[in-house]
Amino acid sequence: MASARRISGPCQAWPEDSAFIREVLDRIGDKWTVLTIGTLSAGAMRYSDLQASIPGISQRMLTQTLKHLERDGLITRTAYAEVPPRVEYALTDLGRSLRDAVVALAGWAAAHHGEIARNRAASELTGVGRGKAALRASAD
Amino acid sequence: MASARRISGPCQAWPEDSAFIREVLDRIGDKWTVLTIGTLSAGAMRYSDLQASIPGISQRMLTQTLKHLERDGLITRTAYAEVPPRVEYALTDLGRSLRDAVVALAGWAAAHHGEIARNRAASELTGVGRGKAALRASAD
DNA sequence: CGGGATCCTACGGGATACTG
DNA sequence: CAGTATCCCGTAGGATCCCG
Repeated sequence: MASARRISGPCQAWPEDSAFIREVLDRIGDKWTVLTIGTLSAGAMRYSDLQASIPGISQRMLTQTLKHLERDGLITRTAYAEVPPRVEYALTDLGRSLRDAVVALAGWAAAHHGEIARNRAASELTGVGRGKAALRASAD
Repeated sequence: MASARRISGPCQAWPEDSAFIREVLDRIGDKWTVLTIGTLSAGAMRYSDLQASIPGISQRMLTQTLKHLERDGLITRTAYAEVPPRVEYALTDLGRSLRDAVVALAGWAAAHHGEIARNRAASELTGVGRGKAALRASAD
């Protein structure tokens, strides 16, 4: 098992400038951005549909997330001058490319979350990665 | 440019169960985890070396990050019974696989951060994605 | 319907001091 | 050296009310 270190390529080099990583993580690391992109993945949707499709999101966060995504050119916002007003949001090509990247990351998560869960459960028994207070608590 | 929509595959389907995505984002979405993994990418290091190599991290956050990574089996912690004490941290195979996944994401960021920056700058002029207060402020 | 403005709270996370 | 414990503050983000 130790010989199967690398699947593709000799060694994935860590980028010298890790600023790019933080840039994308600052965007998708928050609680709602990824869910919003994923929901829009199905096609253009209006504000109220998004709020209904993303369980637990507040309009404050939905509005903010949509604005950030629009600013970065990941989604488009189209307002129709009707009554009642209608606003539709849709992924741009750039947004779709980010979605694809996130899907790839989700692939890693799906492949390894079982292993991670097992490791975490094992640590729970061993006491690894916990403070002494937690150890004392579990001893009570 | 609009014809180059998809690079590989017909359409990256969004995972039905997006729980995996949140799982990995909850891990790498914070401020320090990715930097820690990237630093350990060079090889095993001790606590003080990590603190020196990750500019701006506090021992509180370094300790916490290391504990979480150890719990999930992404890094190993080896304490040598010496004086002065020495503790070394190293990526596991699982940790390396996560690093590779993050490097892939960084690839996306590197490829598109220019476009994003341009979009954001354009929005700055247009007023897209900003509140009316911000528009008024820029008008002063 | 699609938000904007405001209030309030929980928590991430920095600074500092202490311990084995 | 390698942490732990405590204090403290800024901000993400939920709840609520209001407006075009």
